[in-house]
Amino acid sequence: MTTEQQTRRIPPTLEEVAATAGVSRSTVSRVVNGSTQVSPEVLAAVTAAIEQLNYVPNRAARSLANRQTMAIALVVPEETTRFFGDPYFAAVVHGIAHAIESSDYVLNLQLASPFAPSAKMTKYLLGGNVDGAIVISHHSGDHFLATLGDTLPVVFGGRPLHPDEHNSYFVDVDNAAAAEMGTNHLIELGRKRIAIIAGPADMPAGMDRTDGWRRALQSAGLPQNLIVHGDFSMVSGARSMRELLDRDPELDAVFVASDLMATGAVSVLRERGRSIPGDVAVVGFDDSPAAIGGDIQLTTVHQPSMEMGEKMAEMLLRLLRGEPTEREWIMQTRMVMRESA
Amino acid sequence: MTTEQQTRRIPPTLEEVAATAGVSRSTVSRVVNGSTQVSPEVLAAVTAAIEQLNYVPNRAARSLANRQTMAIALVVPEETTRFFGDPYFAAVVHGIAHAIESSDYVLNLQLASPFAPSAKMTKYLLGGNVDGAIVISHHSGDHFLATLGDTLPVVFGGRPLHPDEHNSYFVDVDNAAAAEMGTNHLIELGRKRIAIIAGPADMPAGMDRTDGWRRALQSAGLPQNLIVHGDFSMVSGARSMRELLDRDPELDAVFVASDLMATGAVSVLRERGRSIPGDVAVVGFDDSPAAIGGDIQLTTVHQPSMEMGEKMAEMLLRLLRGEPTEREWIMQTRMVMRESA
DNA sequence: CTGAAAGCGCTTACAG
DNA sequence: CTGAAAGCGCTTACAG
Repeated sequence: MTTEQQTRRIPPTLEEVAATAGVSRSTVSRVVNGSTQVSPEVLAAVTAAIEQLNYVPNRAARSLANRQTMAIALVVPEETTRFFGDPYFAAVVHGIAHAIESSDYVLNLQLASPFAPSAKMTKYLLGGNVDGAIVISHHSGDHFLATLGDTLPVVFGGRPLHPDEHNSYFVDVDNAAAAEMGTNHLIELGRKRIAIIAGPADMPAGMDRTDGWRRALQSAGLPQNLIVHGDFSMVSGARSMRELLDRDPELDAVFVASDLMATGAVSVLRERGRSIPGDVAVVGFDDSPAAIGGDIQLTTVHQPSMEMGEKMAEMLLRLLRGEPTEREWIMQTRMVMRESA
Repeated sequence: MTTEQQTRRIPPTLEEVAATAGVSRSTVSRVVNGSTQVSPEVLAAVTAAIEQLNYVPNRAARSLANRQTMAIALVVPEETTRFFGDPYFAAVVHGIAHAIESSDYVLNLQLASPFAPSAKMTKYLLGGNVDGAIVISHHSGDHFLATLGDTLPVVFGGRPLHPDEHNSYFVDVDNAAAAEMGTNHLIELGRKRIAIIAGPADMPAGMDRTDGWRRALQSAGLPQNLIVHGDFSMVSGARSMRELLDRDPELDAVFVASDLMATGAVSVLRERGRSIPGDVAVVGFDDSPAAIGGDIQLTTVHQPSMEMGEKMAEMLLRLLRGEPTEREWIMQTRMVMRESA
């Protein structure tokens, strides 16, 4: 019989490092934690010992002693398919992961349903298992997440639904202004029947973009009746476009609250024989890979998704270090002109 | 000045539970860990105390004492955009998260580049920070991940590239047989010029599906010259389709190694005026949401992605518990007939 | 079935 | 600048 034993060598401890460096454990601890209160010679000796033994501090022991877990929860209150299906999230998570990468923290993935926080997650988040949390998108109705910030350092992606309800930290763009800009572009093109495929009505980003669209049309004295809500997915974009076309076959433009939905909308427009932007001009939102993945390159409102993720992580890191941090951080958007409008 | 102090109440300890229940710490520990060696009365008393104090065991202390981290690394050796862009991964991660959810483990997300393991990740994985790892997809060239299983319990999504190199645990489908089945469907349709948009040549799944396509054509005495490699992304599917069409404008079928690539291929086929499946029949692979998201519903080879994720997690959980586990687990595939072939 | 005691590997005042 | 000592909150043989 072959030896199935995994010879998992037991890792060296602080104690051993101290012994081989000929100093006390306190001193090793100091150099490991970058204290300046160490003489150059000792520093060198300890560093050498660490190197030699290939020492890595034990996370659990450290956490127990200093009451920090060095873990951050990445809470995703979205359906898995939506989370993974939207390039917007990819960019945000990329930014978060990138910013965390250069810290000592690790990211604990917490997939959650949009509304019901599981008992396990509640316990986990409140049970001292993480030092902080990043909540990647906002829905109303999730009171637990909304008030999580009272108990734990939390930064949100997107503004809270009720600004007065709690003092959240968050990063966002001015969704209303951005949507107004996108809609104005359509207006400047001379379009008169400008529809919107809006986001979910229970999400601030969804509501605000709708407001921006409305504002632009109002200023221009154009009708604001052509509105259908999607859920940010491609299929909902297609479904919404069909409904819009059925309601007004003569519409000549559509502002879509996400590029992914715009992709779905575009395929329906072509299916129905509309030329883009000739018959119908379309402006998307996000400037995600979805905007350039299809047959027709989308004109869209760019938001710096990856940078937003980075900023979210940076804010949380500052909070965790006790450094002063702005409560909200609003990033710039801009029009990106391509083929569809 | 308002009190900005976060009154973060300090959580109750085992000690306190013991005190209020009137027993020793050992006993509380036993009931917390589900030992049967406890009298009913004591069990009731302790349970009540836990309930009353809202006690949650301290993870760090526990880890330190029993040398388990209760954490599992979810290693994703893919570009972020690809990882998030492919519904296949969404399903796998969903399955993993679901299986882990009912355990006491948490999932540490480790986004990695396909080839270069970062120093931080290496340290993390090897530094005793996790009890095990799930590596979600396989590339050749990544020697570090390939041999990670020698040091840590690891289960892979997809077979290892060099079966002899190490005794990995993995779950997979028979990609070659599955691709052969898909290609045979095209052959039975009477198609004669059957191309393939293959996966990356450095991934077992890519290679095996190509082999299956080849095998089917060989058996049928059909030419195997129409092959182009994509990278499983939609845009690569589109690009590959263009190249294929340029090489043989008369091709009448294409087997595509993933639904996402098939989506890209379909849009190019329509762009070039080909009817589907009239002029060109297409068969995809995965049966992911991508297969039914587009204008034309894809006929495809179904693989049980979510179940594969669940199985991966279950295998790792068994390994961690020291329970006997099969080294490999091959799941069933099947044809799903829809519009495209 | 239950408890006293040692130990897990760190950090952190406190002296010096 | 450095060390001895206590303590973080658990688990786990070992007795009884």
